[in-house]
Amino acid sequence: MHYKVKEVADMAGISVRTLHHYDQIGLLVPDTITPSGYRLYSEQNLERLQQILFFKEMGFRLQEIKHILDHPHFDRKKALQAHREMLIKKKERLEEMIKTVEKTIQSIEGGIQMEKKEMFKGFDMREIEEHQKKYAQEAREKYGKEMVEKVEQRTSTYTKEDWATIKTKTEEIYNRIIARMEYGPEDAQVQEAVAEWRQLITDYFYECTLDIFRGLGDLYVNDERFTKNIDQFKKGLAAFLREAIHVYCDRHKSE
Amino acid sequence: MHYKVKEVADMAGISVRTLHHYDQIGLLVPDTITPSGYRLYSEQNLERLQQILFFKEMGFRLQEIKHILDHPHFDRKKALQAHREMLIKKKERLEEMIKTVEKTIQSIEGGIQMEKKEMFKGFDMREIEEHQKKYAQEAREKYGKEMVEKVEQRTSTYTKEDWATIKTKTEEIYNRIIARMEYGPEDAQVQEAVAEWRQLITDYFYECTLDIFRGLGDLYVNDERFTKNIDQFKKGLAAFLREAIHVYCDRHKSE
DNA sequence: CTTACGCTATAACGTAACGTTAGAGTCAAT
DNA sequence: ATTGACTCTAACGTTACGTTATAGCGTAAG
Repeated sequence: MHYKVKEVADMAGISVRTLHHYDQIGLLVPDTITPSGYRLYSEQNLERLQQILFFKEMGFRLQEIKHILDHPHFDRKKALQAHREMLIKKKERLEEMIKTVEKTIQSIEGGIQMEKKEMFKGFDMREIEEHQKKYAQEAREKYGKEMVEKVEQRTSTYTKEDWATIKTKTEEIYNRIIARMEYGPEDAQVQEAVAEWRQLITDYFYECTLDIFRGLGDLYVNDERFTKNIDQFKKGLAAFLREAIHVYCDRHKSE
Repeated sequence: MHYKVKEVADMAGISVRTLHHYDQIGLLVPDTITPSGYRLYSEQNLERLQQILFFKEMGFRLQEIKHILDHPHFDRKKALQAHREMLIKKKERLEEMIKTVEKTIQSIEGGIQMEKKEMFKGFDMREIEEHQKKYAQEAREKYGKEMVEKVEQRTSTYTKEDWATIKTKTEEIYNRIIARMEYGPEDAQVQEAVAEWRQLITDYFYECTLDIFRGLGDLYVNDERFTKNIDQFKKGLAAFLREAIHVYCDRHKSE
């Protein structure tokens, strides 16, 4: 009895292409080829295929399998023992990788906690989160609580590096504003920086609508923790920021 | 400060080609390119390379690494967790492979023992080994003990299939001889079969010199275990074989 | 200034084991 | 004769580079 490619493929649970491939590399050459070029596989072919699939399952490469099957003299036991060593080494490597990944995950988790505390030195971005939470009590009716959850979900995954990036970017924006304070809150470069500030909040925390943004500006003056932090950079910056944000929001009212 | 490819490669312990590749796929694009096309890497580039190598060590693919590094928003923790799952599955798969390979090794070892016993039904090839051992006591002085050890070392790794092959081939040769017994031991086809028989012994057991071969022929008649076994195929075959082997050995004396 | 040596560049094939089209022929039933 | 299921070969795509091959660049020594 002879079988055609698809029959064999279905029996063995492999693809036709695989059989073509095995034929190509001489690993499993069909018993017969019809005049029209069809491959016909014999029972013996099927047995050999069994063997092939076994060794493949064991992780041998096709060339190795070919060698093992084509040379009955070949020492299968030694081949299997050597293969076993390889598998064990691979396993050990994987185990180390797993350990390191787990450590990294932990350090990310720990890092976030640490960072949130360390951040108090200098500028603390967490307060924006706080504002968000406070504001959220009012905003909850407007936007639903999904937004609040989104912020927490989002920031909870940030790494040390993320926080550092945020800090750096923020400081850069602040410095640009400070450099233009003398030109007043309407100054084009100040307004540009304000726009970037809003974008940064949107990028890293929550969609900073005009309403929210304006509220944040007020907070800089009304909440002394904010005022203190911001005025560290430059006396009067908090108040200036509030004005600049108001200008910005007035100009973008139509949004 | 900027570094050229080889400098970076040596620092990081990777190849220049690797850096070219990372540039090609946009994973690590050098900070500067000189007018003559030289790649110049900045400190920032080096930092990114560190990250790349870390994730690579962890088994991430380059495209994944690119995604992780290019999108700070990307949830590294989740990526690591998902990756961890993958690694664990891979590890488990490897563990199963190792188990199966070990079982297979054991079954080969066991199979040889079983086979040696099962072989008593029908024709027992082990007796050739025995002969070899007996003969070895005399031959030891001639050839040293390495030969004896070789036989044992060789046959100890044979699988069930190997023994079955040997059995089949032997029986085929015997049958061809039986078919020509009426033409006497000098018959060309008989002599051809005898030559193949000697070759088979050489292939599967030990280098069957003329001296040994002649001794083996005598054994077929002198040792009743052999006589019994061989005469199972056909009455008088053992004696006929002895004659045929003697003819063969006389004809090949010059070797 | 020229030569030489070491470094750098691009281009392109090779690797493992098939997956995936694409275009064309085959077989058996209607 | 047509259709639908199946088959064929050919060739590119995938992953992360290694490995030539050919040619230009840069700097120190003669």
